[in-house]
Parts: sequence; C-alpha cells; structure tokens
Amino acid sequence: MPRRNADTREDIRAVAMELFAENGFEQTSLRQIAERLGITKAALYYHYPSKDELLSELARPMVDDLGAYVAHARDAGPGDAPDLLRRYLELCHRHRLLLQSVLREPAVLAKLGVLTAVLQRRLEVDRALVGSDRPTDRVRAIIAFGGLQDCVVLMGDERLETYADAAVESALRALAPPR
Amino acid sequence: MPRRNADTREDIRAVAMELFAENGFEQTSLRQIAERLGITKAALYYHYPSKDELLSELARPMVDDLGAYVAHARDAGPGDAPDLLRRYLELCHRHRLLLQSVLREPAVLAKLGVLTAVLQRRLEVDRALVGSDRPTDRVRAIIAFGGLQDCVVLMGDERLETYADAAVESALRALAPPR
DNA sequence: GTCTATAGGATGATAGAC
DNA sequence: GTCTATCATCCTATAGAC
Repeated sequence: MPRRNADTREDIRAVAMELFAENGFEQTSLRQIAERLGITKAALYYHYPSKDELLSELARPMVDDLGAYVAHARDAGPGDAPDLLRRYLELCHRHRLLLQSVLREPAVLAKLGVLTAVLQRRLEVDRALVGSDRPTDRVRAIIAFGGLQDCVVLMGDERLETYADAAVESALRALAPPR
Repeated sequence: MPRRNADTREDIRAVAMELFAENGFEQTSLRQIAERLGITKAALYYHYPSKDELLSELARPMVDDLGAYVAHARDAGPGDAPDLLRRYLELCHRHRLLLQSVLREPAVLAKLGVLTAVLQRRLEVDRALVGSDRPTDRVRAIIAFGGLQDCVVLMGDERLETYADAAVESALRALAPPR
C-alpha cells in the first residue's frame, strides 16, 4: 500500500482513524495501522510515543471544540435554543468519524480522561436549556441533544444540508416543555 | 471473592455483565472474570466454550426482545405511536445494563452478527412511524427512538417511573411532522 | 526515518490430573 | 467441576543498525 503524501504523521492519523472507525480502538493493533501504511510498527513509534498518545491527538479537536461550545452555551441561555441546537448538530457533524467509532467505547473515554468531564459539561448544558435538573426536565434535553447526535451517526455520509433543518426543528419540539 | 450461589453458569453471566459494563467487552479478559468469581479460567471453559459464546448468551434476551418488538411495530403502524414509543422505552430499560456497555462497541455488534440486522429493523420501524425514508422524515424517527434510548443510558439507576411519561411525551413531539 | 530483531507480558484456549 | 500447567499467538514497546 503506497504512502499518501510526504507528511507521515498526518498519514498515520488518517489511517488510524479509518481503522478505528472500522474495528474500534481496542480492536485495532499498531501492526494493522503500520501494514496499511506500508511501514513497520517501529516507524510508528518514531512519530508517536504510544498508542494512547495517538488516540489523544485524534480526539483532541473534538474535545476542544466541545469545550468551546459548552462555554458558549453557558452564556447563551435557553432563549437561544434553536441556535444552540443547530451549533451542536454542526459540531457533531464536523467530528462524525470520531463519533461513529472511538467515542462510543467506554474504555476509550476513560483512557482519554474525558468521560466525567464530558458528562459534567453535558449536564450543565442540559440544565442551562431546560432550567432544572429534575428527571422530567432532563429527559427533554437528553432527547434533543442525544437525538441530534444520533442523527449524525445514523445518517452516515448523507449531506448535512439534506436533514439539518428537519433535525433541529424536531429537537426543538422535543425540548419544549409540555403545554 | 466468594461464589454467589450454586448455579455457576448464572454466576458467570452476572459477573461477566458487571465487568463488561465497567470496562467494555474487548477490554475485559477471562482472567478478570475468573478472578472475581474465585475460580480459574479453565473452569470458565467448562461452562462456556468461548468468550464469544458467553457474549452471545448475554445479548440474546435483548436481541430476541427487539425482534418481537419490531414484529409488533410493523403491524401496529403510525397511529399507535405513543404506545410504540413507550414500549421501546420499556424495552431499553429492561436491557439497560447491556445497552450501557456491550452494545455500544462496534466490534461487538459485528461479532454478534446483529449489526446490519438491527439497523435494518430500526429502519423498518422508523419508516413505519414516519411513513417514508426521506432524510427529513427519518431524522424525526431517529431523534424520537434514539433519544429514548439515550435517556435510559444517561439516567443510570434513576427509577423509570420518574421520567417515563416526560420522555415519551417529548419523543412524541419530536416525532410529529412540523406544522 | 525506517528497518530488523526482540523483550516482556497478556490473551484465548486446551490437556490431563483429581 | 475445578484444578495446574502449558501452548500458540498476539500485543505494546524498545534497542540498535543503516
């Protein structure tokens, strides 16, 4: 298998992401990554000091993006719900490859040390949007945000524009308190 | 760690489920299961011929339950949406331990050979409820069903009755076509 | 930067005694 | 039904030559 371009580190990230998406993180060995790249495991270790470090580098863009989103959402408040939902959908879509693969494995989340942090932030956003953390309020936020995330995962390679409006509107109805 | 009761096969399933929920399937070794049970790996193999077979046995109740649900949903149709959503929530809650752990790992779904089958059935149910598989229609079904599933996973050990009504109502609003 | 070679350990699974 | 002992295989990671 020929190399893709001159930047080996970038090639490694691309191939690793492919394989993680196909087989999951734990199920993918450095041997597989090296083979698909046409180099050896030892060469991988020249570029990345460990498998975990490679994982962190792959996940960092999404983690950072999510951090910025939460900061924004905290300030925005419930009035901006339509905008916040759309931004969340777009964020998920930007990072859909990661979302479809690695970020579903609990072991991976624990390894990244982001599990509790992410859940905590998610709860903050939920509370900001529905105004309380009583179970009957929380579920509305869970269905709205979780549902949008599920859309991205299940719609696969469908272009975002074909479903974005419908998804945001549906999530918005889910979020609204019962009359 | 002392044995729980006289039925070793049942003990094995219980402990395996615990550990899979804590660490994921691939990340849990037979050595860990045996240790927590207070027996050896070899004893495990007396009761289960392989790790995969153990997994299948753990997952079968949910797979069967889901099969029955889909058969029912196919006959019911869109008019029964509130009932179908509630049944789905209850189904997810019955199998929440499985849902929180094993069934999120793509490698596991592939191993069970249920990945395509489940997605296929899910699509059937979606179509039955929203009447088409156009992206703008599908997302409504995804948010409703996916959202309910997310509720069960994220609400953890919260009692179902505390949030079931609110969740079903929210999902129902998400499912409704935009006016 | 990439290689060969290998250390050191865990894993799933099996053989055979009791 | 459970044990000890072991196999073959795979893994992450490192050492050192080129």
